[in-house]
Amino acid sequence: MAKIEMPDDFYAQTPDANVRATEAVMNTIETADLLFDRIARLLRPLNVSAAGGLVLGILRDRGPMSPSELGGRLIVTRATVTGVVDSLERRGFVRRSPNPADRRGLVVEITPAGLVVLQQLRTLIHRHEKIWMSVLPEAELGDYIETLRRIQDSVSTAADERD
Amino acid sequence: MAKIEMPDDFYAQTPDANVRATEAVMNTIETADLLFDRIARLLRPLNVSAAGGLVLGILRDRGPMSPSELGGRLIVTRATVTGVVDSLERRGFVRRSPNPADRRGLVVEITPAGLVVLQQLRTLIHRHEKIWMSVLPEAELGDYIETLRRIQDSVSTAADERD
DNA sequence: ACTATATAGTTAGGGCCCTAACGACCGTCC
DNA sequence: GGACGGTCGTTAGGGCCCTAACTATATAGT
Repeated sequence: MAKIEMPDDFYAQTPDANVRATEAVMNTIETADLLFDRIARLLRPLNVSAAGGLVLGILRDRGPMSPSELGGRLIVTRATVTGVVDSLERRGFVRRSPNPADRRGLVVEITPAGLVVLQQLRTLIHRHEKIWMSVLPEAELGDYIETLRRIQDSVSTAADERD
Repeated sequence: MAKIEMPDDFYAQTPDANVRATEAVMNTIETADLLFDRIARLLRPLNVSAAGGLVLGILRDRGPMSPSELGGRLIVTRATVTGVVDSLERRGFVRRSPNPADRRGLVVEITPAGLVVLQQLRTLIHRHEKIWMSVLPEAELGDYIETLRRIQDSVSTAADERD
């Protein structure tokens, strides 16, 4: 995810330029990037990456599953899951076993050590999320979440039409 | 930037859990990720990465500058700039020359080929940004941008207090 | 002058993400 | 029971991002 700088004259350079739309897109990416970076820094002392933390959470909440299913939930390719699980396995937070029902497949499950680190991770992140969002009144927070949902729908839909 | 899945019972797992705050953070990252991914796909046929496109834009709008300054504007480390500029230079979109005023430094500038690809890139992206954001009424778009700014301020400030 | 400190750009090493291609295996249809 | 199309996980190769360390050069202070 790239960091952003908005040149003063970024707009009005093309027929379709729209200041507010560009600003919204850029700011969204910029804000997410800031949040993601903070989260990654908070997790570093725990020896987990942000992606690894998500995987641990899914495994704890949904139980053991195949790398493919994990990829589906993370919205990430199977190839990417291979790498993240490799890393978690090296640290002993996760275990891979063959799937008796399908000899092509594997089953990934969280270990006791993984459960411990997951609890620490969630405590830490939830505390900070609360602080970060405390500048927004309850109503505004709700509107914000709703707007994000509408943007997601819009982008997903637009992508379906070939262009 | 990781993709997100929100487990049904992600909340109330820690003393400080706050559903709305978590949801806002997750959704922000998720939305940005979606946008970033679409942009990267749009740019692929042009043979430019999203980061590369940003660099070209900065160089065109602000003129030639050192890799360090470029890093400052992108909010990225010098080491990262080395890689992005390497890639842009391989494609002929950018040129590195020694800085006569400081023998440690370099000056990066955009080439004619870079200008061509930049114009195509902006036309393409601006058209899509407009479409993506067209679901939001003008007032809501303004509120959204304002909320993003407040979150950024909040996160930046919170980070300054040691924790 | 000379040394101590700071800065420029690079490299090395690690993480995450993607696409493409591969071997192994599944299931189905003839 | 064999052939085929689909899926599983992995690897190879490319891109971006970071931190730490290194070389070369600049500059401030003695």
